[in-house]
Amino acid sequence: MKRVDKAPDLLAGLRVAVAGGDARLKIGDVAKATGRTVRALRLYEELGLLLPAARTGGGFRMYDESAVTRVAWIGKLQDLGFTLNAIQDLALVGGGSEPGEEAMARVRAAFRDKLAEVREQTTRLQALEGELTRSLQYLEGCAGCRRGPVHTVCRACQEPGHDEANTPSLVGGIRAGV
Amino acid sequence: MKRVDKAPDLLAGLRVAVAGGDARLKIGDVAKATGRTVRALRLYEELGLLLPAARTGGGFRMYDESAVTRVAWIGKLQDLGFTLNAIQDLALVGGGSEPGEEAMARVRAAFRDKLAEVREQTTRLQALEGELTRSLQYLEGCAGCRRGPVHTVCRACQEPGHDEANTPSLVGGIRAGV
DNA sequence: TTGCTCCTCACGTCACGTGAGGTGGC
DNA sequence: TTGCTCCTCACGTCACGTGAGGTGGC
Repeated sequence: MKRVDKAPDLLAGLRVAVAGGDARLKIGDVAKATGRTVRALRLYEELGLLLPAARTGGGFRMYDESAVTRVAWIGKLQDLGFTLNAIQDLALVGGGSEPGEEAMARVRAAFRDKLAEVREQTTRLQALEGELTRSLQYLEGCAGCRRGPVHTVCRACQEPGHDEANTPSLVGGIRAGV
Repeated sequence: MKRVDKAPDLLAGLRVAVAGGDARLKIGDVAKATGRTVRALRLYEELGLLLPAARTGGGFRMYDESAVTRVAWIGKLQDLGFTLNAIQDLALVGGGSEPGEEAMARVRAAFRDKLAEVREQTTRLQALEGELTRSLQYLEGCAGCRRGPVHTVCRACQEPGHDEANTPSLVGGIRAGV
């Protein structure tokens, strides 16, 4: 990771960190900038994921702008399905004396596994999206059920095309098992 | 929901429930058939989502096959992002004296909102999938970092194309903030 | 009788949410 | 001084996991 003068916004925090930082953000500022709660940021600190650059005499946490980059990074990994503990492992990659090759191999393995999971999840979500769409279409036809409560009216449903064989499982399941 | 003689496998449990059921599955059988743990099934019962058809004299829960359908339904809704409490609301749709039209309107609204959320989530996941792919490509180029620990070696990275401006944020974030 | 499954508490985990009671900083 | 934000406990929530200690069923 070579140092250069130009860098995209997402990495702006890095140069600040390297340069020492000025630490003028309070925890509420970071919360607002990242969409997290103050509580969440304090949890990240407890887990060693986000350290304030300094504390005031009164104990107030003071952050520099790299904190915003860091939290965004944490958020992306969370969206990918990494737990905070797993993120700890990734964050510690540069810390020890482990050879760079092995450290990077660990990161690669974690990313590769996650990529496969994400692809599976996307496939499953798209299938479920289809089921949702079909269920909504089916439910449009239920508009005539205004004669009484579901448990009597639905059992006597006369709607064309609404026999059990055509009921989407997201709708039909409402009746199964209880 | 008209009753017919032919029905797809997913709805087979419905007919069993309507016919009275024979309740010959123990909780471990249902767990195996659905991929859930016994603990999870007992939790669903506590929440009123999955009631055993009967109990043996010794207190063993006995289920009929509709339980498998029910659990699959719960699972799909969970995959869509519904909480168990939200699923309770959907499951109770047929229970009260609420007019069918209003009950179905509630289900439609819940499904419509969820459909929008699922589409957003798919979009976000696909963007993150792209970032993961780019990060993996970048990390392929780190194979030469075998001379020492990351915190010294990576700072002096000479790999062509590995300046900060080209570092994917999933990789670069490892260094920001701590 | 052995072995496996089941039973009911009940505490642990994960990523926070939500007060309680008090203090810092402009 | 007022009002807002911050501080540290510490318990609550959600969807289970994980024993502890005991019993049912083939």
